[in-house]
Amino acid sequence: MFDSNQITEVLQKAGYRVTEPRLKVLEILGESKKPLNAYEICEKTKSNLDVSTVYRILEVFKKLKVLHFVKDKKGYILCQESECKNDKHCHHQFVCQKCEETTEMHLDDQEFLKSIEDKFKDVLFASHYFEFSGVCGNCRKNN
Amino acid sequence: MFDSNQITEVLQKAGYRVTEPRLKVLEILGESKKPLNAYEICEKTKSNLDVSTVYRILEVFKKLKVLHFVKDKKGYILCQESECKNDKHCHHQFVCQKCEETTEMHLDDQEFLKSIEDKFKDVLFASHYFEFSGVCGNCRKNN
DNA sequence: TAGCTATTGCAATATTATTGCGATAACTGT
DNA sequence: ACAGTTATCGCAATAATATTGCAATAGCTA
Repeated sequence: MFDSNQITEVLQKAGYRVTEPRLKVLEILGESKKPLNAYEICEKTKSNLDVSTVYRILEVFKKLKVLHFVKDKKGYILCQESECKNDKHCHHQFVCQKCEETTEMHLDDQEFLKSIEDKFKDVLFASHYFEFSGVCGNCRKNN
Repeated sequence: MFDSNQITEVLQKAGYRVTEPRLKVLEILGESKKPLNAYEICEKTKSNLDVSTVYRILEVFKKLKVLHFVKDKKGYILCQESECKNDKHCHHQFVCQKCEETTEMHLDDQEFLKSIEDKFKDVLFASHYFEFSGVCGNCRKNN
């Protein structure tokens, strides 16, 4: 997960400016366990930021791999590793259909990842992305 | 895949009417290898159908499990089995990021499915849905 | 601290999705 | 085959989501 120091470094390294709005968006995303879309982020700033600004910031963050877009929820969530530089790992998400909490699947579990890759080696290319939908442990308990 | 006879049966069984617009939408989806959204379907009817109508038809088809919504493409694709009645199988999609062709993964391969389920037994519940992104065999060849 | 320019806010607009309601067409029973 | 019933459709209005151009502003550089 990125804090403001880390994001500062990432932005500067890539030639982007460190701005209030960008830090604000980061902060908001950092506080959320579920994916947020641009309008939800806006609301949380009490409309201090314009939607267009938020969209543009999200675009930059996506490029810098600070966050991921979760298709299932049409929202953005911070990358849960602060050094997510390659396409192969750390993209995969598990999305709970009840509470919407979204967790990154850390495929340090190489063995499992490899078994998926083997399975689909006909169709999978270098880059691929898995999104798993289900119900998380917490929600199962409180059922 | 559903043809017009099958859809007729499905609709009638569920108490829905068999209408021109519904058959038309089915036909269009049947001709497409990639997911289509409501507006794309409209265009293909040369605007014979209103968007709202298409949305409502898609809603019905979804309920009847005639098609699936592919989040990755924000579009609908026909279920590739004509008897898709349970949640457990036949929902999983492989989406090619180049040509957008989307194939259902028939998890008759119980063993593999089971290995995924085992892996995620803490988080997965009865129902779950996998969407795999990658590049399909054809696109790999022509690269 | 001044100057350069990336970034923001605003306004306009595009795209995607939903809803209410009167008109129409699909089924039902005769 | 036909009339009555009502699900479905088309249209219009509107909501929700996303994008763009441009002038004003704020972040960095020297």
